[in-house]
Amino acid sequence: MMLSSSEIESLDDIIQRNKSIEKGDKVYSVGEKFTHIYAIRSGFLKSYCISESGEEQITGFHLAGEIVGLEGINTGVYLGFAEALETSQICAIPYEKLDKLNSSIDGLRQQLFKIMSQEITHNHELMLMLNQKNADEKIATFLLNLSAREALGKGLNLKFVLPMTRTDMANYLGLALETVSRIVGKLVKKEIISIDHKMVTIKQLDILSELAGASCHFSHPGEQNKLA
Amino acid sequence: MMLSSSEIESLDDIIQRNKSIEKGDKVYSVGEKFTHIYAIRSGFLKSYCISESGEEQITGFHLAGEIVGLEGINTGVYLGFAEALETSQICAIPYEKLDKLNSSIDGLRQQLFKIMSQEITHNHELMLMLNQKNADEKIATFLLNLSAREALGKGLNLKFVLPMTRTDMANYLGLALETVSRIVGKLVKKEIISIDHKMVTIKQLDILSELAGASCHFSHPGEQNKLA
DNA sequence: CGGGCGCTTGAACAGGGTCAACATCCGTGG
DNA sequence: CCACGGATGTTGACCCTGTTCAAGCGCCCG
Repeated sequence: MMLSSSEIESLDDIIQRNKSIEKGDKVYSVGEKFTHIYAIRSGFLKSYCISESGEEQITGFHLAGEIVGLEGINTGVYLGFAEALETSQICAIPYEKLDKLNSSIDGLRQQLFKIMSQEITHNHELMLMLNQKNADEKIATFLLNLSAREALGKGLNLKFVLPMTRTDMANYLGLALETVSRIVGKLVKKEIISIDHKMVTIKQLDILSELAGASCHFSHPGEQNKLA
Repeated sequence: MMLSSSEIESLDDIIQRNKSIEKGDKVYSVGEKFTHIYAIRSGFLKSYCISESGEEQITGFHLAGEIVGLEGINTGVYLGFAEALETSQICAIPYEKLDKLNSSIDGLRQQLFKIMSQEITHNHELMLMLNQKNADEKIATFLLNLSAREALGKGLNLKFVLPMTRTDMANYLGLALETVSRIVGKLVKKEIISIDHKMVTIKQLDILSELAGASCHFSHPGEQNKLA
């Protein structure tokens, strides 16, 4: 699923390459006019929204190769925040131009449809996790998922970075932060994983996979949808 | 957000109008080659997937005006099932042709992007609900959401149909079916709603809204995205 | 140095799950 | 027309998982 070189040239004309943002910086905020979608070149972002009662709900963690901002297409307004968890490089892609370009670049449009479809699928897997898994399974699933994504489709990284706080993990997984802390502690104590600062090492993949249990997923690994 | 009449004519050429399906019939099944997306003209569907351990996870309920099957775009294979909860009329739209048509019909393409974006947003709201709401809030939110959707963007229906079983509701909301039954019973006993067979009447909207509590939602009501 | 944030750990509590029994509805066939 | 069986829904009692509350530790950075 590659773009032709002429397609890439057209892309070059419109995207704003490698804008750098620091930890804590926001890519966009809720209520802002929707203008761009953003491809992550390197680093780590979280996206979240704020409920009426002021609580934060993390809707996703995003790393290199992924796209954020798609939820703004519908209303023309960003419906949440995207914020860097560490220094990151992002590409700003003006949706207006992308939309015009779309007609001429079939590959690009198809790619964008695939990315959105992929996000919908991912959300379905998330529902399964939030609804049917207990705390241990959630944590195990989360770690394996992160490991696979940091490996960029090349299987699993047995050693990878956990850039978010326990609070963020808890919020995303629908658990109390104490629960996350306890379970991660338990996994370390059982030597299923080990943690050094933000580095996680999976020491017993089989057991962790066992713990993760059921998943809906049916996606073809290896084939990652990217946009730039 | 209307299509021009020429656009509609082009659509007429490719869609298969008003195919009728009965309760329990499947529109598509997991693993089948992705060929069409489906617009619901009337009736009620549920979509769901099956986890490795064989458990069903309902990923959405869909009624007139909504689209199902989008999650197949990414892999070229349907990743779940869509099944009628009652006799329904659906339009089958061949994605292949729609994709070609896309180039010539800007409005249509934009519409499709909006619909997918809307679905992503909806999933984010769902996460908030599953993660942060307790059982009472989930039920209240679910009822209000259904009421609004059956009213097709014209505010709320105070009287509407609840076509799915308690088991389906429970599965979708991540609760035990006994819990759903208890809470619905409680709402009836407190005369906040009343139920006659499958008909629900909201008798005290203010209290039900209060119960539903926080939501992320930021969507413009009134403006519903449709495709046919 | 000190204060805040992130993280861990313990103890008590409760929301909702599980198990079990029973009621109700409905289609089917005798 | 009624009797049966299966699916659906209700209700009660008990108990477990994960939350809540509370205290304390380590670390970074001003």
